[in-house]
Amino acid sequence: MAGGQDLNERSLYLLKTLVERYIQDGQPVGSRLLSKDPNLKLSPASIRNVMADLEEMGLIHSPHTSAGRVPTVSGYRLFVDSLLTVRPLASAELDQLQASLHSQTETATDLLGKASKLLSDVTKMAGVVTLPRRDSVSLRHIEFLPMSSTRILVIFVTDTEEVHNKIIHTEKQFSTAELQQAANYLNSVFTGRSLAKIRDLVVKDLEKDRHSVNQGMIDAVNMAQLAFAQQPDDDYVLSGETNLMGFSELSDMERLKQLFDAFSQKHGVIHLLDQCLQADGVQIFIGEESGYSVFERCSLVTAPYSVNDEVVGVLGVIGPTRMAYEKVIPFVDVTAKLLGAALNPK
Amino acid sequence: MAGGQDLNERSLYLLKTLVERYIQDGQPVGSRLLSKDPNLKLSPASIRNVMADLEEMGLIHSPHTSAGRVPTVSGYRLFVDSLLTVRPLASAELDQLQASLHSQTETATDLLGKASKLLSDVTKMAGVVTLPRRDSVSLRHIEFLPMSSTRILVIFVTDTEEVHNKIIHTEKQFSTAELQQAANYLNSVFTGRSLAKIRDLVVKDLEKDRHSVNQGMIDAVNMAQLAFAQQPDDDYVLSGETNLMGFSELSDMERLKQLFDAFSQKHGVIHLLDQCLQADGVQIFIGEESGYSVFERCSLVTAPYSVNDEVVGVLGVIGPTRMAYEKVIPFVDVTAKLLGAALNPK
DNA sequence: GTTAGCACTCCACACTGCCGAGTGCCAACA
DNA sequence: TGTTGGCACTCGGCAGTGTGGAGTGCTAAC
Repeated sequence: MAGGQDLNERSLYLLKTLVERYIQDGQPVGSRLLSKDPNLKLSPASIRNVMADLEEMGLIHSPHTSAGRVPTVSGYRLFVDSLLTVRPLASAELDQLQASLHSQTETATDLLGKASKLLSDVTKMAGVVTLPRRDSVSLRHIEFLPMSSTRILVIFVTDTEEVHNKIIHTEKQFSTAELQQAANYLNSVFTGRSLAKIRDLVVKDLEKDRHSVNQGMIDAVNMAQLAFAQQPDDDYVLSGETNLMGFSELSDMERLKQLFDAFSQKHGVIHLLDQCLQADGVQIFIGEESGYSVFERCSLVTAPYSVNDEVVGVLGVIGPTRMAYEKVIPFVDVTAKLLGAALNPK
Repeated sequence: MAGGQDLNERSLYLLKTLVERYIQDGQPVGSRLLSKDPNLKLSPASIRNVMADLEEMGLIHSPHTSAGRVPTVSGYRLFVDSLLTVRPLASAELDQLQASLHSQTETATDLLGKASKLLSDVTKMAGVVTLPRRDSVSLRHIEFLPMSSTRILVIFVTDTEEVHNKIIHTEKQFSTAELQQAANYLNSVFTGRSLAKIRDLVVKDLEKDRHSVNQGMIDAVNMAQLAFAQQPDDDYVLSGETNLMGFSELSDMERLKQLFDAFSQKHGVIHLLDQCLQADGVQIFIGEESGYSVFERCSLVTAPYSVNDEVVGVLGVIGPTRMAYEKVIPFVDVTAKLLGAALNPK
């Protein structure tokens, strides 16, 4: 985006301190206050002139005549993109994070929960972690258990150590031994392959095996098809939503309800987070940029996380637009890396 | 509790209509309004006399001098215990409920979620369902999968068709075959027994087997001990929390935050719900009766649900004290029965 | 025991005046 | 030409005020 170009150093510095100041106290900041900045040796009047320019460019705006100025979304954007001085984590903090995310005792699912909680605890905002994309993870083990005559419980484990289960229905009634055989077959053929790949193979196998002599294999592949049927990735772990209730900018009950509703509906949020899968680092949505009206007064700072060098999910922090980006950004970045590391197969 | 005794029919009827009225409009109800009740042929002045009595007994109370009266907790309690005319569900409604809870395609976990959602959707309040108590359910199948050298993923399925998994650590390193054998042994010995029973047996077996020749069995039992180690039942499925944000009596943000915090902490709520396990039908906590200050302005209507004639969990509805008890009570009752039925092994 | 009447209390709401903060504009200055 | 002080102006927030309505408690009469 242009915008930055037309501005001289001074205006930019002014914008920067204005935004920082506003993030700090949450009050519209006026010319008098800014004139006290030691690096900005200007009278309030001059500052007002600069501010008028900034306002004309849509970077800041006055809630009403006699209030100070507040950054607009574009203002925040410019700030975040070019003005921000991120402060990397102290190594002590980093060690602490690493310690809390690197535990041998836990399943992947627990780990995701922990990461989410960590995000919210540290930032005092809401933390979110999407479950690893099912397509990218690979199969480690599959198992069939008969429940009732034609209902079969499928349990499968991925290389991220997540355990999935679902009930499938079959026309034919299978014995425990037959199911065992089917599982053995699938385990021998598909272990280590990604679920997406398996779906491909299954379709091909069905073509090929149609006239095969081995009915057991056909059955097995049929069951695999049911088990791995495409399912939208529509889940995430959210923590610390309640932290959001403390922010005055979100204190409108109607709005807040809509936001929390969006959290429990999930699909909107997931859609938003999916957009961050491609980004190769921290990605930020400020206010209405997200395109979802419920996030109008929120910002979302995300980073993708990877297992085996492949991006499988996204984590992030949701909070009011007025948040301490300079701390949140490096923190989200690091957390994503640590989570990825913790999830890597040992 | 006494209280009802000292009151004549008329006062009770007056209390009843007052509570009904208040539940309906949420406004303090005054003598004028009550005098219009066709069954209560009294002038406002007389009604005021009766109300003064009721107030003296702590059943109703005036928010301020010139407002009408509002039921107190004791007032609600008397109303719910002796005055309420519950309205049983229409059979059409019942069929509909049955339909939504009786599905073959789902795992138990999905079913609990569905029940919770049902509770919240129908009542427009929050629905909660505790997971079946692990102790009472019995084992259907257990399985060990090696993850890394000494980390083993244990997967076990209960007769409620719930799939549990956890990571255990062992000193010794086991081969896949050894793990398979251990699982086979445990499955043959323990299938169909309750987890509590299994824990008992495991301890005894360890005593007995200490000098056994068969190391494999010892290992198996050891692993079983790790897998079934006592864990507090501390989980439930909550739905429709956001519905609570619409109620004016809960619209204080500070309070609401505390309530939602309690929901995510879980243990307080679980403790409360556990108290309802013994009750042999619908149990109600009104306002501060629960003993938890976060529920000061809430009521909780619960009913235990059973599998195989044994109570394994509790479900209920959380809403403002001012709720339509006459509808909620039978609905919660029926839902508990339907959920129990749906969970019964087929 | 029931009722009408009456004085009283209190909330809700609208209106007022006032203060402080911050602005935009202009004229003077370097 | 850019910077500055001065000044009139605007607006939100707050405290104080007055009014109307709702509902009460009390008392005296039925």
